[in-house]
Amino acid sequence: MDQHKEPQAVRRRARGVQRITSILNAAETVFIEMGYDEATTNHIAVRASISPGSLYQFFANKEEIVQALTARYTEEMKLVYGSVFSLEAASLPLSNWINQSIDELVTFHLAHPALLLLFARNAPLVPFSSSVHVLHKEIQTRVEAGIQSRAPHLSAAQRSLSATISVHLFRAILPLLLQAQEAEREPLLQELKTALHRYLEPLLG
Amino acid sequence: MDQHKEPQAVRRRARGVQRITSILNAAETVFIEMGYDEATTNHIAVRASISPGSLYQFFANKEEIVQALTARYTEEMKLVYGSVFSLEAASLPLSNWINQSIDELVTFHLAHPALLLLFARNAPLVPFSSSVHVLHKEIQTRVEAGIQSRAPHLSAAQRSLSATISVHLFRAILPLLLQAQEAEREPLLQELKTALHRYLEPLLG
Amino acid sequence: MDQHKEPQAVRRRARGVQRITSILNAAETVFIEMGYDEATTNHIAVRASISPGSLYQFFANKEEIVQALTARYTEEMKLVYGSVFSLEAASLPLSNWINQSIDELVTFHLAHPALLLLFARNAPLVPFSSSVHVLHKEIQTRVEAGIQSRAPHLSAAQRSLSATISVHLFRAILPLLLQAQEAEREPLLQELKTALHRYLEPLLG
Amino acid sequence: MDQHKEPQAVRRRARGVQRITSILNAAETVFIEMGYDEATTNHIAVRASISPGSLYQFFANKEEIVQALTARYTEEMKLVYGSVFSLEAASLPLSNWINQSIDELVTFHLAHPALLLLFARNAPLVPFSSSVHVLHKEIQTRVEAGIQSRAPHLSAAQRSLSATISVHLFRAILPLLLQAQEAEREPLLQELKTALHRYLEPLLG
DNA sequence: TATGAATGAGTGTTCATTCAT
DNA sequence: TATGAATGAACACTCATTCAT
Repeated sequence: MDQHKEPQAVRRRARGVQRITSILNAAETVFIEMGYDEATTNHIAVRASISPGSLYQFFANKEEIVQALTARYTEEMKLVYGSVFSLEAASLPLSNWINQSIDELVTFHLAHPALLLLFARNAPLVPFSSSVHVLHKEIQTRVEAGIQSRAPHLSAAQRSLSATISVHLFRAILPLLLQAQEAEREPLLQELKTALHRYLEPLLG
Repeated sequence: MDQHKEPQAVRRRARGVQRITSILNAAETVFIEMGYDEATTNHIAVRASISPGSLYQFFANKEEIVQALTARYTEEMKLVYGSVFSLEAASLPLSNWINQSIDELVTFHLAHPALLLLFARNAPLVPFSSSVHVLHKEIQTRVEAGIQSRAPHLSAAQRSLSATISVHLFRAILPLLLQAQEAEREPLLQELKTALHRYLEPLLG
Repeated sequence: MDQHKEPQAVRRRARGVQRITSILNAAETVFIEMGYDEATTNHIAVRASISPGSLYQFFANKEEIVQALTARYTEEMKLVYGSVFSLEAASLPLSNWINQSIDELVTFHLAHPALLLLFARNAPLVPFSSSVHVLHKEIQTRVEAGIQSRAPHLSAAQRSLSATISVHLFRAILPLLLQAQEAEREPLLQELKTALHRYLEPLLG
Repeated sequence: MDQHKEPQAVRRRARGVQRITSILNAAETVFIEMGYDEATTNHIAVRASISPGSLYQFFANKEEIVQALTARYTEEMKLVYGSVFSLEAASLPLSNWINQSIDELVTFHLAHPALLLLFARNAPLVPFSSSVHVLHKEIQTRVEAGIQSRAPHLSAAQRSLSATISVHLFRAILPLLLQAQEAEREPLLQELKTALHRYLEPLLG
């Protein structure tokens, strides 16, 4: 009996993980389709093919869904970081670092358009709400690390400032990139890279 | 009798203007305090010390309040434009143009923090909603004009791109400036100016 | 001084009567245009070119307007009665009595379509609300008189019953007559007269 | 497990049907007690001992409640039609047809007084609003059929006219019947039958 | 007396959340 | 554990009526 219970629990948990995944997928879709405010928890439940009651078995409230979705994005994004930001990133020439980072981040957002929506959902006079903040901080940290490895002499304050400017410039242009027509995207992307390069070159070049 | 009626009407209209002003002020305050979604029309009415019915005598719905508030900001901001952007702006050295423009815009937003909130209230995958869009376009146009007067040889496309990057960089850093402590504000402000300068110098210098 | 006050009071009252008339006209128009429920007191005031406050100087509430309008209809209708129902009516052959009465009532309603609206506005399980009831009773009384003069031997109960049936049949067909196309009106009108004739003939013929 | 799920769903649906029934009953009661306009959806919800939210789970808006109530009346009334109007109706002597039809319809309305209220809820210069119109049309059609079977030679126009007069006469007297004292009801009912008989006899006799 | 801005209780409706089954 | 019917506080907005001017 004992030896049967564990697999059952595992199976249960596995089913739970599946459930959570499908709720998160549903939320993602619904958020994109109707925006955050219009998206009701029932919409999400219907999309996930579960009952509203079940949804609340996994998430205590609507906010927690957002948090979990953001957390998932953060996890997925770490794979992106892994390839460029962290290991090889330090040894890349500045241009390559910028270009590849931007390309990867844009690709990621293109694949996960709801993430932008979550960033926009903030209390407007606070930079970011807690859950999105973590993701933002993560990127900021990576950028700071990339700066430090290229310009170790920079003060922590200057490093932070430079990373802040860089990250926010990216985040400011991102919505334009995502909603731009195919043809308009490339020039804008180039200009973003140029701007970042001009800004960082005097510091890191 | 006749000569009394007109002043009365004037007085009435004056009171109407006052009322509108006080509703707009109330909305501004309430929006800042609780965000756009939480701010109910009744909250605004209470803050303006009027009844909900009175509020609807001046604004047909919640959206119109936002529109009127934005319009008011646009009007007020034109005074700022007047001093720097338009007349003398073309003859100013690049650094001065950037510094003064940024300073004035930041001062304006510091004085009207709700404006930022209105910018944030957009459908997140569309750049700006109609009423705020007008204000944004206005600034973009001024910046493009400033660029053109300094670099007439630039293509329209490049001009537009440069203005877009500049304006969005500013708008991205603005929330940080507004919520920064006194002490942190100045360095960030400087860095923003530096970034804009580095970006625009190769084009306009 | 004393001898001046009276004409002034008269003038005042005259103006008051005019005011009341114009409010009633406005109400009539507005009721027809938008129905009773949609017609707000402010709509009526605007149509009468007065302020809502002034309207309430003459009528304590919306209901009183309806009552006054009905009273006016009652007055006007008495002129119609006067010509046919009362004096000569008794000596008219049954057919003529029916035909002329119906014709006059239909003409009256055609000229005052709002009256129908007022009849319809009743609590549905009570035959008529007070003010309209008076008008209805008036007609019923006339019809009873017409019956009595033609069949004096009938019991009061039978007389009342016959008048009730007659009047209600008329009132039931009336809306159809008013909204019928020109071409459809005549046959329907004929059939109504026929029905009344068949009903009353055995009693009065 | 599978064999248990279905009964559960059935039970659920049964509860839903019960709920709808009880809402409709509540609406019926509230409409009678306070009239259609005064009857708020929350009043109805309270009367049905449910929350306003629950009410809206079954009916999208107030109008739908009315429509459902009318539909219910229409359904129930078809049972009445079944016995007299349709099958045997054609072979019944005129008097019997009239008497039985009237009796059944009056009995029905006596049992469902709110139906009258729904008939009264019309735009006053239009005969009937959509949902009630169906019910009215149904009756009109039956009457026309009854006329045709008795007088096949009549033109369609005359048939329609006769049915219209008959049905409207009934509908005109109905409110009086419903609110009459026990004692007054019978004579009035008799007189209505008499009137219909006198009207139809020359055509169908 | 006339005005019309002001009132505020009340409306139909929504939706995040709960809980009996 | 899953269900989905049920909840009820809250919302944007209306309009008959009042009252300071």
